[in-house]
Amino acid sequence: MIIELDLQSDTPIYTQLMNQIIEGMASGRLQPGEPLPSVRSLAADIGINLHTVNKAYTLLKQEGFIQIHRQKGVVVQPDALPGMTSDYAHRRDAQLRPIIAEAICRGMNEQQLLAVVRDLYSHITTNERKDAP
Amino acid sequence: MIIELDLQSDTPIYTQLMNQIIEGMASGRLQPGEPLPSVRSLAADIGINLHTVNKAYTLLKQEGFIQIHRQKGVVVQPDALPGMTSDYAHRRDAQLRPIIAEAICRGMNEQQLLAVVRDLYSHITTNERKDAP
DNA sequence: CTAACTGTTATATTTATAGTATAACAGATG
DNA sequence: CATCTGTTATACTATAAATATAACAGTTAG
Repeated sequence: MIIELDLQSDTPIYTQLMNQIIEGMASGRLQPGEPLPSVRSLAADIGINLHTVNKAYTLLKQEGFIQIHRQKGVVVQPDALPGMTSDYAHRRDAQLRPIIAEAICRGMNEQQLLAVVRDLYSHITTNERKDAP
Repeated sequence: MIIELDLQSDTPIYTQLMNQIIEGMASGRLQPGEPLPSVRSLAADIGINLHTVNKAYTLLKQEGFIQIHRQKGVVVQPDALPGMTSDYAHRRDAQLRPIIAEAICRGMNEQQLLAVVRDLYSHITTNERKDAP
């Protein structure tokens, strides 16, 4: 699993870490039950602090994306994922709403917006790079 | 224009302000050329500081959503909006990507995700409340 | 002209978050 | 026993967010 971080980004490192792992799970590059590197080794790998990785892992654990065993270390959730809770639906809508509103302001119609979402969906599930042809 | 802020939210006040104004423009509640309240009056109205409003206005101006005249005050962009720049497209995709990835992890298929986007799109353009029936 | 308003700028302070740096603890493993 | 795990605690630095005053320059209504 290759982690790409932008240390100059305004999105926190631990958030970027969470997003990359979640995207890895969505794409299938990270399989259920697959082990993730320890907080220390991953931190050393990408040149950041132990606690930054630990924060990402802890949050992912709280949301049910990973499991943390004292002995085995960290593994991708082998059982069923959290699923569609009401809390999640509200949070998802709150995240999408301002993005859609801006798209409307910039002249995108419904078809164009849906096309973008469709593209991103298949890009993720078919495991393509961001700047794929 | 009614502004609703959540002071306990983790999203900054100036960001919430920007989102509400952009959503107002997308819904048509804010018409092109329509005047917006002055930084001082709006700040007093919603009980926050002058500079917080000014930050939101300045950013909205930089992105072309509003115009600021020394005399007339602040008005909703009367001319054409920014439109589809390459910068915007990349920023939009970067915002959508983690949201879509999480949706996939939680078991949403493409049709379900598109339905959510379609719903939000029409909710915004038809000017409905968040918890509309 | 004066007073009241506009956006703008400058400065200082407080608060919270992000990230780093060490260190130690408890359990598992070879 | 030495080494790895996650976990916790503490302290520090840097940055962003928000507030608090104050002042400046231009506009506008009385």
